[in-house]
Amino acid sequence: MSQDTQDKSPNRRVTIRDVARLAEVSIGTASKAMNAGGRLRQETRDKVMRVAKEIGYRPNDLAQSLHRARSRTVGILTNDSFGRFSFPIIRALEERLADQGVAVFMCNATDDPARERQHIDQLLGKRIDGLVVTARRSDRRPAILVGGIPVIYVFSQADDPDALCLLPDDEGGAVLASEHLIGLGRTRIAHITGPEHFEAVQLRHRGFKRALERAGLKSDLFLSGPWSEEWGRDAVAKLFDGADAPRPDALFCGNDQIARGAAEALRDRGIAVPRDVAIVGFDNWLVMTEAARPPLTSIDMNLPALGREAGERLLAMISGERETGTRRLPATLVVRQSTVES
Amino acid sequence: MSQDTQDKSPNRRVTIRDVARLAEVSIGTASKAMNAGGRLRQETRDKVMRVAKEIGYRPNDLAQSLHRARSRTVGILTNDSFGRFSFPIIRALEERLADQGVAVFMCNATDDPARERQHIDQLLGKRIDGLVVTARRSDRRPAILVGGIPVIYVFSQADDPDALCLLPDDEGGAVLASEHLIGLGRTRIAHITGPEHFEAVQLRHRGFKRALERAGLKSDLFLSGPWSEEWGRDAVAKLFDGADAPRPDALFCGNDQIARGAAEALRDRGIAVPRDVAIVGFDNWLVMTEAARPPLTSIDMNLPALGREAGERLLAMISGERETGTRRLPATLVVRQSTVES
DNA sequence: GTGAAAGCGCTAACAG
DNA sequence: CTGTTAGCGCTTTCAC
Repeated sequence: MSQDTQDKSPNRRVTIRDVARLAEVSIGTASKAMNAGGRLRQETRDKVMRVAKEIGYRPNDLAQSLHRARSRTVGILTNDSFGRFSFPIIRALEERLADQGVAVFMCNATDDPARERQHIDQLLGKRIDGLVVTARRSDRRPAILVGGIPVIYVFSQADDPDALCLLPDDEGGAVLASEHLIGLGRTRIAHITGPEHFEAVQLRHRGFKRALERAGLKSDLFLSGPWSEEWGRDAVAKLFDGADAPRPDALFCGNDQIARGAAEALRDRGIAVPRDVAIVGFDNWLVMTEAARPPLTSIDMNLPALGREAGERLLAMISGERETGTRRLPATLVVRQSTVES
Repeated sequence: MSQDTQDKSPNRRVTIRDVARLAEVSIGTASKAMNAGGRLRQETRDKVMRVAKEIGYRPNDLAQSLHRARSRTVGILTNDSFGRFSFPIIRALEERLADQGVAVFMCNATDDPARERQHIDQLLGKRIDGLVVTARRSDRRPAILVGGIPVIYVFSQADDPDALCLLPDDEGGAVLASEHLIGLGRTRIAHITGPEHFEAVQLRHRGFKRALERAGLKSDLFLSGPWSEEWGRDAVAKLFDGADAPRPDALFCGNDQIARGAAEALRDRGIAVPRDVAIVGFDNWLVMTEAARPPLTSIDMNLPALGREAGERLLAMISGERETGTRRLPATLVVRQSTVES
C-alpha cells in the first residue's frame, strides 16, 4: 500500500512524537532532524525525514511559535472597500512575505474605529509579528496603537514616530506627466483633478506647477472636482466651450477616470486627441486607459512595488531594524496614443 | 500613575500567570475567570478581570489553539490578480468571520500549482480550521487536496465530493435581464458576450434563450468575443452596419464592459439608448455602469452575499456540519437609464 | 469555589 | 552524536 506522494493523507493528528517513535529516535533528535540546525548523523537525519514524509507529518506552527519569539504571521488592515488601490499592494506584499514563510491576515475595517480596534485586538491575540496599514486613499490617518510590534503604513500615513510610511511619489509623477507634455511641444496645459482636500491632489498640483514654471509656461489652468468621468467631461466643457480664451493644447488629469471623461468630451466636440489636445491620466488603470478612445497615456504609481517594498521593510523591522519616517517610491510614465500618435 | 484605558501599553509578555499572581488566585482559577465557563464566585471573577485589564493582559491565541481543537483561523486562496471579483467576496467573508472571532489568511496563487501547494502547506502548518477557494472566473478547477478540513469553493468550483461550491446564478441572472427587456416590449434582442469556453457565458446564453423562447421570440442573435469594450463596439458594428437584416431593439451584454462599448458605439451612430435600443449589462460594476452614457442597467451577482454565505457555511462546516454539492445564489437586476428613460 | 497538576506539540538547553 | 528534560502560555480534569 505504498502511498503515492500526492496522496499524503494529511492526517492532522500526526505529531513529532509519532515520527520519533517510528524512526526509533528520541523526540528531541527528531526535532533536530526536522530543523536544519543541530549536529546529527546524516543517516539519522535521513531516517527521520523519511518517516516524517511517510506518515505525513506536518509541524504545528502554533506550537513552534510558542517557543520562538515569532509567529511568522503579520496582519494587514485596509479600509479600501473596493480594493482598487489596496488590492495590488496587498497582493504584492503577500507574495513577498509568503516567500519567507510569513502568512498574512487580512482585515477590512470600514473606517469604523471600533471595528478597527477589534481587528487589531484580534491580531494581537494571534501574536502577529508586524502590521501593515493601507487604505483607499493615501491621506493621513489616526495612528494605530499597538505596543511594540513593527507597523508600516503603505499608501497611507499617520503620526507615529515609530512607524514607517511608504507612499507613491505623487509630485514626481505629476512632474513626469507634465514634462512629457512639455516635451511634446505643448504650451497651454491644463490640470483637471480631484477634490483639493486630498493630499494627492495637492502634491500632483505642485508637481504640475513646478514643471510648467521651470519650462517658463503658465500653470494657471487648474480645475478641481470629483474623481469621476463626468467631471472630466464637464471640465472639458468649461475649458473648451467658452469661445474667448485660447484653448488648452494638453490636459494633465488627476486620474484616469477624469482623463477618460475628458477624452470622450473632446471626441464629442470633434477635437482630435492627441493632435489638437494631448491627454495624460493618472493611475494607469487598465480598464480605463486601454478602453478609452484613444488609449490613455498615464502615470503608474507602481502599487505592486510599493507592496513588495512594504514586505521587505516589514521583514527587516521584524528582525530588529528600526525604520521610520516617510518614503516615496517613484512613479512611471506609460505612454499611449492619447499623447503620441500610434 | 493610573494608566488611561487608551494607553493600554500592550506589553506582549503579560501572561495569565501574572494575572493570577496579582489577583492572588491560582492560575487555573484565573483561566476559568477569563473564559465564560466554570463555576466561580462573581467576586473572584471580577477581581481577575480587573487585574487582567489593568496590566493589559491579552490571551495568547496560539497557546489556546494548542488545546482546543480550533485555531479560529481560516485560509482564503485566490488566483484573481486584479481582485475584481474576488475582493468583494473576500471582504464580505472576512467581515462575517471576524464577527465570530475567526481571522483570515489571504493567499494569492497566480494559477501556479506549485505556489498554490506551497501556500496550502503553509496554511496547514498554521492549523487553519477551514479553507475557502476563490478565483478570477467561476470555472471548474482542480480540487485542492487537504486532509479533513472543510473546503468551500466560492465563485469557483471543483470536483471534490466533500466540498461545497457557491456560485452566482448566471442563468437566472440572464433570465432576469432578458425578461426585463421583453417586459419593455423589445422583440429583437441580441446577446453579445464573452468567450464561449467560459462556463458563465454558456449559462447566461442558456438563460437568454430560455427567456426569449418562453416569450415566443427568436434567440438567434448571439455574438461571442473577448470581454472588452472594444468587442462591444465591434459587435454593434456587426449588428447595425449591415443594412440588410432588421436591427435589434435591445442588447443583453455578457458584462458591463461589452455593454459600455456597445452603448458608445450606438451613440456614435446616433442611435438613441434606450429609445431605439435598450441595453442590459452584467456585473453591475459601478465604474462602468455609472460612467456610461447613459448609465447602464445591469445584473448584479451579489458577490458580497456570496462571500457572507461562504463564511456562514464554513463556520457550520467547522462545527461539524457536512455541506457538499453546488449552490447558486440569486442575481439581481439593477435598472438604470440604458433601459428605462429617466 | 479553588488549587494542583497534567498536558497540547514543539524546541532548546544540557547531559551523557 | 543522541536522549532527557524543562518549559512556551494556556486549559482542563481532578482533588481538596
